[in-house]
Amino acid sequence: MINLRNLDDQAYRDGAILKGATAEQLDALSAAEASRKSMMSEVEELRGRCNAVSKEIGKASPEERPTKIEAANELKQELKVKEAEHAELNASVTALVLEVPNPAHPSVPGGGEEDFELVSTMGEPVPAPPMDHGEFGAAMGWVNSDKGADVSGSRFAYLQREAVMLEFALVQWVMQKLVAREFIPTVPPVLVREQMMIDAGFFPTDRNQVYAIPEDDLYLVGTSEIPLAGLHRGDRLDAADLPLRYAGFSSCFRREAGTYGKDTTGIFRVHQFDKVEMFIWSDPAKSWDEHELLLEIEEEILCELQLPYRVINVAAGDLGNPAAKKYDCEVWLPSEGAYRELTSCSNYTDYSARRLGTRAKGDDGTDYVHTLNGTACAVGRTLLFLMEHYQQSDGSFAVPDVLQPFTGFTTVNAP
RNA sequence: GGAGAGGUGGCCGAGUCAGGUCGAAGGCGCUCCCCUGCUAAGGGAGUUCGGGGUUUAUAGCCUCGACGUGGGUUCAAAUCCCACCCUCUCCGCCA
Repeated sequence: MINLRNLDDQAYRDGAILKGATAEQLDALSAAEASRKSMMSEVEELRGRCNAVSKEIGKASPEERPTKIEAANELKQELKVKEAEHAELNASVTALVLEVPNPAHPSVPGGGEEDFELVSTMGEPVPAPPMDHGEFGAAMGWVNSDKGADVSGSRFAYLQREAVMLEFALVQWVMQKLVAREFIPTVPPVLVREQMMIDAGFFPTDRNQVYAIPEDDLYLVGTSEIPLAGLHRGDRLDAADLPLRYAGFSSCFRREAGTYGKDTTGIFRVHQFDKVEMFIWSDPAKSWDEHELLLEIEEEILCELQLPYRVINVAAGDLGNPAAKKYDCEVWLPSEGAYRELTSCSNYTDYSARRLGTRAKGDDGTDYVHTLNGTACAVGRTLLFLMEHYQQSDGSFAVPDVLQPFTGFTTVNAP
């Protein structure tokens, strides 16, 4: 949710328009807000009179009460009419304001999906190994998609054998890294209420991507970002405690509606996967530093895994409503001969915090905090990239150096 | 799953049966001042949050709202009614 007071600020408007808002839309909202406020004053003035009259009734003698109550009743009818008008104006402002995206940061390129800015490239693209990740995963007995489909449907898989040990190694390695950077390790609930989905900004827009448990009015989260956002919903934090950094590990569930036929190989796109997610509550003045920190961590992980990647600054038109800026880290996928997204990090500025009601009190008063999130490690997808980059010519697998202390083995022979 | 108790300011806790003088007694904590060689003790004052208006101001002033949340009744709700959420106790079940 944007701050309505910023609507007259030209830079703010430009940023919103870059994200796809129209000038007419912003003007309409501005006008709606103005009439809402003036109606609110009228309602409050009237309500004040009602309050005063009621107080007098309390002090009045029994004889004079009936006439006073009569007068109060008239005022009340008048108030009811105004209140209804006010509620209507309120609703229209709310509807309009939810449609307005968080303005893009000045450093974000305009345009759509193809108009990203290439920030950096690390390592070199390499030729495809003998087997793509799908074939390799099946050959090693690491990924069993057939039985996954039998048991749960398409886009479900069993992960087995060394792949499981590699998953735990990745999680452990990444978690230790984050703890060293003062992230609080967290295993959050993965079932949340509808209100949490709304407050985190996933409902109503992404409703069809979410699994529902109607019997209990609960929803399976597609990312631990959601329950992590709930950790300080409605809180008034102490500014001195910021930044608050959390590292959430959870399974993630996504319906992947509308992706039939896309990414059908292996476990690139599945309904259930595990992920370590970073989430930061930041001082508004420092959130851009925190955003760079998230990118730095993501790059460090990719570097140490020795995966060739590039970082892109996602164009404004390709950003979701809440993000003011987003970096994607795309790793070279040899079998496809293309860079594919593995991790990303976004700065939501105060857009999400306003809806969550999370403020921080400091020397300069109380203000909404900024929230940021980023992928530390999407486990299944990371494994998939490792399967291609660490696959040896003889069909064996070499464990990345940094994971060896956690796996207890250094190579896995071909079966 | 069954039965019961309860949710009031930073914390504790009155008020709810008998609606009005209750944004809320009292206490603790905290802040400032006074007093006392130091410390302890004592005396005094202050101390919730949010929206809107005014304003250079996040000061002050005016005003509206908030006693778990949302509705309702009423001239008037912490107090009465309804729904929901949460916490606790006992029984049952359980990794």
